[in-house]
Amino acid sequence: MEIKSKIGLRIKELRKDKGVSQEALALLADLDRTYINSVENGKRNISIVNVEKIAIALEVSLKDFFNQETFN
Amino acid sequence: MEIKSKIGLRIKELRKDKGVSQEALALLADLDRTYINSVENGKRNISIVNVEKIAIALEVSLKDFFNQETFN
DNA sequence: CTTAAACGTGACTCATAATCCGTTGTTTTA
DNA sequence: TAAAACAACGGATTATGAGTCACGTTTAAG
Repeated sequence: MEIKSKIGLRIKELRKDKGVSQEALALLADLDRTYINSVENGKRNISIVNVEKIAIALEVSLKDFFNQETFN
Repeated sequence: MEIKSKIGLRIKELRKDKGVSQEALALLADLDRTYINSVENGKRNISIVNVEKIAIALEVSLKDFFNQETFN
């Protein structure tokens, strides 16, 4: 699977854990609603600054964000 | 420190460990030498696809790449 | 000092990341 | 079954990352 999809699935997973909608996450991360959706669906080559913004919004460190078998 | 600099320092660290020049890394990752340089110096908001390309060239997983105190 | 390899930088074009508007589709729940 | 709420999709526009170049600086070796 390509990295864009892996990132998307990871975000969706952490977002569900936190129990928030895409729109709520977008607000927390100060990003666009439709952008979060397309990232989750593996359609975007997200930059590291936005990965960090989303991780902060999801209350996980980048270390924890990537600490998953998928990223091995 | 901002994430762009953290990424840059991490790449430089791993590159030194591997004992290769910026140019050699650029060839391995199929990227431009000056691009690698500007990433290492924290001047670029690199995308996840290029982080992965560089990690592969450095022979580390993304999990290992981010498995450092800096990213906590 | 001279040479060569490696590193650093500013400026530029082009592709695409990201936003903003709305619409459609799919769950969820009253 | 209707109506909220959420998720997916599309087109148009703006912002910015990718990629490259010419040139300058540093470093190490002879």
